[in-house]
Amino acid sequence: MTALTAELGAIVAAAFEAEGLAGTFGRVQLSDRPDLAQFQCNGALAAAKQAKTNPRAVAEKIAARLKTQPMFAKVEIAGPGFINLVLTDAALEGRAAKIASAPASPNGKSAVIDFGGANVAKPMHVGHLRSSVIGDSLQRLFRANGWTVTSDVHLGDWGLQMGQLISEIGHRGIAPIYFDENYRGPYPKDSPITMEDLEEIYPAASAACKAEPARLEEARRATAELQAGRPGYRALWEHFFEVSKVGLEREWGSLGVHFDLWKGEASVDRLIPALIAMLKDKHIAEESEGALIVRVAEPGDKKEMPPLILVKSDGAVNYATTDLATILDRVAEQDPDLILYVVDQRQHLHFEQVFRAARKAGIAGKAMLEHAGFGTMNGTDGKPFKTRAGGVMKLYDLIAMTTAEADKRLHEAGIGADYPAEERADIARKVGIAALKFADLSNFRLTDYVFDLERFTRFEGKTGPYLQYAAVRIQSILRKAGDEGFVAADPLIRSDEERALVLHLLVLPEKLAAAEDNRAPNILCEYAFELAQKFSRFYAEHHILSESDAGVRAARLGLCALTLAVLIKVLDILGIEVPERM
RNA sequence: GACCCCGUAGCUCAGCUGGAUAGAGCAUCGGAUUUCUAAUCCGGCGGUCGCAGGUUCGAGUCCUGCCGGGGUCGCCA
Repeated sequence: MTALTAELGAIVAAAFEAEGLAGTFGRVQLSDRPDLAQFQCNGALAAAKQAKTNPRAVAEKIAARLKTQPMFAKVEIAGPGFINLVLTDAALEGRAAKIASAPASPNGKSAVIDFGGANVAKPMHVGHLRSSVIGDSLQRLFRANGWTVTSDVHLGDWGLQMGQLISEIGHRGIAPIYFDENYRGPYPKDSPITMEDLEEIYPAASAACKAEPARLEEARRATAELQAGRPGYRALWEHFFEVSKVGLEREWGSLGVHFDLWKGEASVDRLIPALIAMLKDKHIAEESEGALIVRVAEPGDKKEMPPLILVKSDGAVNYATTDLATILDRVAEQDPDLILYVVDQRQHLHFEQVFRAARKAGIAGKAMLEHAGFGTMNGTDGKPFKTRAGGVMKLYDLIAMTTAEADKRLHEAGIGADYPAEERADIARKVGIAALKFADLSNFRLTDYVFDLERFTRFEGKTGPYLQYAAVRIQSILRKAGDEGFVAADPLIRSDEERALVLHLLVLPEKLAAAEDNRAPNILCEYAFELAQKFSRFYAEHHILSESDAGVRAARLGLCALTLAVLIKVLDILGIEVPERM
């Protein structure tokens, strides 16, 4: 489905060219003044500026040519030289029917999207919510727009926290066999520690390292030994990974987030020696203060650019190194056009360093490297979201809390009182997740936002539940229409409400493109909300099932079906499910 | 100290590569219902776009400086 503005833009561009002006002036956009027009072209102003003539005169010439096109109901010049365009209802109707049925045709481009970023052995917390929700939405969006996407969870499983865990377990004497240097294996198949153990051990280990420098030193040594391949530590690490994965899959599963690859820092470990050798050979890497570094500062830099630390003075690598190796891995495996990192904005400098090093080393292939950062989720006090006790809230608890709130709302509204308990629970879950995701996605990525459960779960206003409700109502109408044996036909425009709704439906491709260009799902949130509003307006003004004229009824049913299809498509890109009924 | 992000209505936030009268939700005030799910719809109220300069025919948007909030700055991720 080509965007309508692109179709119009081509026509207007031809008009400019016919006047001996550059076609690029013909760009058409949605009107800023919906009361005056549907679309507009501002090119006459720019063209006149360049040609040093009167913008209105240029606009007049273009408009005269456009008026010969039968698709325009109105071509007007306004203000200093805006060309306002209104399409005929027939032109709108003719394009409407096709909008939802258009499948994504492959665009020949591929992307690796790196998000999730949970750590092995640490429970997911609210900080992982944004990466998961935004990243998942972007992978759905890119796929919907024809990209070949490979999503990778990129687990944090190779850094200091692994050494901290190992040394803590060593201290506790839980599994001595893994620490026996004379033991030659094999190691037990079953993990000596459970997920619950890990949730307790990691904070303890982390605290110990903070309190005692000697413990930190020990953890560093264990990290370096793990990375050097000490068998007992590797075996222990395998257990950490497997045990953690079960828990992480469960949590992402409840959010409806899936990854194509469950790789992590450790999975590129094998590539690191060659990477380092290559960087040394090319004299990109150099020794400094006992560490091996890559200088990434460039002459024009406005800010200080610290070097990237490839190998720490204790011999261990850190995540800059694994990130570089991961680029190598992705180029070898997927050779993508784009690698997109959906990671907290606070890591922006890190990515800049990695990207520069990758460019210097020439390892990124044809891939554009891009960091799509995001801001933090704050509490109502404006500070990073915490539990009442002041601790970090686990994602699991956050989801449980949201689901419970959704359930409460449903109960208060008397919804589903007569539904089976199982269905009610399913609705509460979907509504809770929708509330959470929509709230997160409807803010622009980079801005921080305030978590307000009460507000997010409301059915009124710009919320996930409102959108679900709108979709459910349409489903209800279509179900009843089916019961009555009514059939749908292509939509017709017979009123302002219908015209506004059809026009909005037609604008979907523009919004999908804009959301992709800006890596900004909030554009789709806005679109979906406006769609639901425009539908509600239409719905309030027109009867559908009780309409006696079968033709009108069929056209309105068609408009309902089309709206539903688009709404569901957009909600799906946002990762929001619509219940059958609610 | 340097750099990055943010500062728009009472509150929470949009505003795409500068364009016509700065938008939405909530709150508030008023109206619509023998509902195809009113969990809805319609209307009113509400803003010196942090401040001061600059570029431009035109600036919330671009540039400079300042103020305020958050963040980052060589061996954590």
